[in-house]
Amino acid sequence: MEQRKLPLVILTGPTAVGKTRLSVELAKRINGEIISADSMQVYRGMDIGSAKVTPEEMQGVVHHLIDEFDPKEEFHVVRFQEYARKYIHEICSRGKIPILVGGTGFYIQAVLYDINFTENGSDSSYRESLEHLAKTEGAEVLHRMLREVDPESADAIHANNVKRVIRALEFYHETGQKISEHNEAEHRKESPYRFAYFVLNDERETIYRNIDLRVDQMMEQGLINEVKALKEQGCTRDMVSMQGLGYKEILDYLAGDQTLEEAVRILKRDTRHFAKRQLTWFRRERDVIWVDKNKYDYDTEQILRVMMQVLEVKEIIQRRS
RNA sequence: GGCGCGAUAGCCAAGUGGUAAGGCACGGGUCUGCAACACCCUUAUCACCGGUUCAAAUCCGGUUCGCGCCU
Repeated sequence: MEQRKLPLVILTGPTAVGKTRLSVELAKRINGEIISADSMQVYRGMDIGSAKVTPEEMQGVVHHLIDEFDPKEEFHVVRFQEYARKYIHEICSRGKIPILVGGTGFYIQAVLYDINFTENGSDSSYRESLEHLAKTEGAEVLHRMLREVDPESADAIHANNVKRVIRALEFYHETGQKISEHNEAEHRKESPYRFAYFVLNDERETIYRNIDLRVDQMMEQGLINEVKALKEQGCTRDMVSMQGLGYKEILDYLAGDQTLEEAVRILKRDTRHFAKRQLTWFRRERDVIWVDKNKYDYDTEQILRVMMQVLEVKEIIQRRS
């Protein structure tokens, strides 16, 4: 029974730790294909700002969920889950190993534990009315509404977090069930995969330094022109894709709301904040295997060797004779 | 050497007698259809010494440091 589970390798970590390079090396060794778990690299035309893998960097390793959507489309967890699931099956049926690589922890969680996001109709009207209410009556009103139907969620979600309060209300409205109960049940699920969840990490200072460097490189590579092109295509700030780091800041600059210097400063700062939040997320995920680069002397060979050992023990790959 | 101004958390900064606003950074956390999103928590006794007062970051004197001006 246990052996019937499909294998799945996950490689994640904070932004700018070096996931991409390592993932390609790993894929080559275990005959894997990569599924990107990155909420921004899915979009076409967003290459520099999302630090997307280049074709050269791929070194022939097959990548999925890169450049598959238009920036004007709305991509989100549910779609990600759907596609990732499909690719995992395809890859396994080819006798290869799927490797989920990327920094979007929420996406990884959705796939790894096969979380059930109960389908909703297309009635955005309820959500819209709540959004309107929040604007006119204030966030507390919504929170009180939530307290009435789902006090546990009201306790867990801060009133100021309007987005989440609305989702909880919407969930109750659509299913008649409390999202807090639903979440609790989903949380207990066991993964349908035989997996190894690696989190690549490094010293905080080093990560931050790399972020600053990378942003400078992005600017040199022409991030401004990339964003300009997207803007000319009709991309606007309210689109999900344009909320990505590097896009929103440059868009503000192009709109004249900010000097370039300030935009870059904020971009660096917010990217550091993001890395920190990612680490907080991975810290509380269960079953993660931390791979601290500094503890392996930054030696890729050594890191790969350790990862391979884990994969063998977990019987995700065959033991080499 | 003299005169004036200033000295508040890592940074910026409010507060001029009643027991230290706020912002940023750092750190920690939440997250189950927008997640590179959204949101929450967290930091000082006010340069130093002495005095006045029931009470001082706030008033007085001195010291140190910084800035400006003068000789």
